[in-house]
Amino acid sequence: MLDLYLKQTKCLVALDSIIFGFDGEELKLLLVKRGIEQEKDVWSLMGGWLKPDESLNEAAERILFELTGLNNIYLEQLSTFGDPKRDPVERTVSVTYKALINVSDYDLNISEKYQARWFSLKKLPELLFDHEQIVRHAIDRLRSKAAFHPVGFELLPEKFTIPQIQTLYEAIFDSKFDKRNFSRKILASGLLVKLEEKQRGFSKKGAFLYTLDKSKYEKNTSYNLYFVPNVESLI
Amino acid sequence: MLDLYLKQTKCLVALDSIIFGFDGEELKLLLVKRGIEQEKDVWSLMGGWLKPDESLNEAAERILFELTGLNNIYLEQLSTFGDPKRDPVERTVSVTYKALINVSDYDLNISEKYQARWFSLKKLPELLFDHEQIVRHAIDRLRSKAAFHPVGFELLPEKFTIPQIQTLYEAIFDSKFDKRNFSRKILASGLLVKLEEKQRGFSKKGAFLYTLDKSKYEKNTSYNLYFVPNVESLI
DNA sequence: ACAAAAGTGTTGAGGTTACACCCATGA
DNA sequence: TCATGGGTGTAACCTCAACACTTTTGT
Repeated sequence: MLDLYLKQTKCLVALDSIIFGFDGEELKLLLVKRGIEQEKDVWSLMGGWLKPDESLNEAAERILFELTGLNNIYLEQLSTFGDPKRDPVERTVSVTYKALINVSDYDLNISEKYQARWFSLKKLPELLFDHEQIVRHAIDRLRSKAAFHPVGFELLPEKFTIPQIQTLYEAIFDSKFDKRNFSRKILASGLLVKLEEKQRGFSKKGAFLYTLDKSKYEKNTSYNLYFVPNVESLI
Repeated sequence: MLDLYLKQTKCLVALDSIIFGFDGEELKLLLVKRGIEQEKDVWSLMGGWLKPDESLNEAAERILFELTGLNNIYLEQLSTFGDPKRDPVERTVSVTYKALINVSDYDLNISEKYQARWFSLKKLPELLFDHEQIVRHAIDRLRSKAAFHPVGFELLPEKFTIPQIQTLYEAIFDSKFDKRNFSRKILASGLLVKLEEKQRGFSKKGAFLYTLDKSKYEKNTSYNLYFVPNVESLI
């Protein structure tokens, strides 16, 4: 019976994270140059190998930490890719994760150290292996999630304005929304707490700052209130 | 550089399928007894090992075929589980798939041969490893998909009645829907083609049969028309 | 004739869209 | 004072939810 186990082929298991960031205008992707692709102008997702005593989530977190120094990041498992030819060196199976981070949280020095760079989603460089396919898949997942769930607060600073959220959603869906309808919808979720302060320096009037009501956000109750008009045409 | 690959730990990669079936009344799960669990009263998902030259999807299809004789089954990748202690024999990573089949398509003789059995979702036996968790996860995914997409026609016969679809949806969500609203919604999708025939033998009046308009189904355009009232309370 | 399931329409409420003007401020 | 972005209200429309009676036919 144990033979059944012994005879089977084993694979390397990689964890690759698609790291989305938002700089206030555009959606970005954090890419690195490592090992194999060092020479060529090929970038890859943040990735590494599973170690013997880690769960998949733990490994994804560890790798993210090793490559960026960031901790406590929103990570969500996406699909697993395992085409036998996807990695020409050796058979690997890659479990992918989607991470959302606020660009300003990410220290650029560390980024230098690791040869990491933010790329606009609209101007991605050539990517390693099947990473382009993985990225497309992650964008799809981000969109369908954002359409039905309040998501993406991880991409914003602690305090943010409604125009900022709207810009983020517009970046995610690559389209424009009516600001009156958008703010009504996002406020109706009851997840935002209005602060006294205004954002200064960006616009002349200044926009009110909000924070997320984390306890409500974690309850995660809202479902069919979606945040985007004409969902079906966008997804 | 290649050392980077050689030093890494390798894992067994399993493909496990959660096979949902519908018998006209209840949602069922197809489980087997194999290898390790032969003796005990422990059942497991349909599963097997990845072979060197297969993609994950190919392997999941092959395994399903080997264990059931069924071909051309709807399969969709779900999450990957890789807790280091999930399989006590050896470290394995399990990529899970959701399959939907029509119970009557499944030959019971083969089922005898493989020690496979349909179990009502409400009366599942003890399951191997973390398979219970995997099943719970699959049910969640089936529900959130069914709430927003017309799904589950794979679980019905070629020709089906509207009351049958409704019963299926009621089984998926374990609740009751208003038949007027339900039939209006499902017909509004434009995916159903009404036939001349009626179903006979089940009810006295007989219900009209429908088939799926496959070309429209594959275009898969509908999105925010969801098929279930009060989605948020159900998911 | 009756039991059992199929089929069908309306109304009120609530949500979504489309749309345009005034406000606050820094330069 | 003017340019820039922030903030707000309303009306028409549409969709959803709730609700009950008639039809068909096998027994």
